Amino acid sequence: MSKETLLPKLAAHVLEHGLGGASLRPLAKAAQTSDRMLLYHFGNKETLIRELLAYIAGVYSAALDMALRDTRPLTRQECFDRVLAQGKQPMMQPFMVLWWEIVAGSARGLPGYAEAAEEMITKQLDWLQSQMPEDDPDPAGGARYLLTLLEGTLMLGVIGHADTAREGLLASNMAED
Amino acid sequence: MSKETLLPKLAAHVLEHGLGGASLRPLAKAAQTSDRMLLYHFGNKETLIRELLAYIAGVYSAALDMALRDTRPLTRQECFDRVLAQGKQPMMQPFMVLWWEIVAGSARGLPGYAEAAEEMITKQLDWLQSQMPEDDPDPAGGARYLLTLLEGTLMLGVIGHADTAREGLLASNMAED
DNA sequence: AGAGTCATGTAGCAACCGCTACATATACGG
DNA sequence: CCGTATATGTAGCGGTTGCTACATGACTCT
Repeated sequence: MSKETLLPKLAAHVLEHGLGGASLRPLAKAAQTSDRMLLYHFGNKETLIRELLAYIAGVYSAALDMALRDTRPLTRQECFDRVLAQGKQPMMQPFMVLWWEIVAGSARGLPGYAEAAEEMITKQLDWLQSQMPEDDPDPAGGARYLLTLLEGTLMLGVIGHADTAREGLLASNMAED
Repeated sequence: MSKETLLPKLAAHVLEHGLGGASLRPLAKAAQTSDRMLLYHFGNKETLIRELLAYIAGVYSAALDMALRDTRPLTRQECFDRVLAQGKQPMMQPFMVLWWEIVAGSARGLPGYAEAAEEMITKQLDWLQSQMPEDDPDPAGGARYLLTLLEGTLMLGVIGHADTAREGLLASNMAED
């Protein structure tokens, strides 16, 4: 069994159980191998995690690409609502939970985390920019503004303050209701 | 040595080394005790972490209170800039790094994390609201909006995308330059 | 003074951690 | 057919994990 066949199973395990407590033997069992073989393929745990994070970032990118709509939104607000709804889809939930773990690891300087965060947020920004209204006066700046607002909203949602974010967006005429 | 004298030292250790890898023996050494005594006082590790998070949330609140300015800002932009500058202070850095770990733990449902996140973000919102311009037409909604934008900005900053956030704020006339 | 409660040290347990040494099976090129 | 590279299993090492059993000092109440 090669790296390429291992990585999807490892990613599935990490998406379900998180990165923090991930240790070799459970990872190996999830991938139907042994810790011995994981180290044989990846050398050590650090590079395993590094390659796994890179792989997961790639999967995330692909998922975003698949979610591209054919119709462009007409307003920034509609654009924001769409991408927020996208982030709230059940399919995206494991990515969301893992995302904050990647952010935390990046903040603490864990190896490989910053690179994965960079790739994922860049992809998200590209995707958001491609979803901006066609007649937007400043798609690049607007996408960055919406991304900032979006990530703040997602974070507040994840700690149970979704209401706070919604009220804030309402006050700025950015919410859906 | 009682809980009350232990908690500050435990908090210092966790602020420096993070929550994820925190185990009893290093924690005990940092607090000049033994793992045996930590369990004697707290019962088990889970409630230790829970009480430690509650304590840290309290310390964070106190730090925010100390940072209150006597002069109110004149605009929302000035308000935002102030609180962002506050978050970037070196004194606040360990809290910032720990904050994302708390968010991640909250997202994954770890015990005690959601409560700490709730307390810290509520405090931040209160503080932000108290710092809103006096003549603001909607201080409550505005504070919530600024909080959302602020947290998005801080997150992007922590993963090395501070530029992205700044350009986004520029495009929304919220940046300082 | 004796009894009991609180605080603390010592020692250890079973499980898990990342990782390695060693043997072996299989496959392929000479 | 033989040697060599690749892939895999078994066993184990030294260290860490959360937690517990047991003893013992110190102090307090009667």
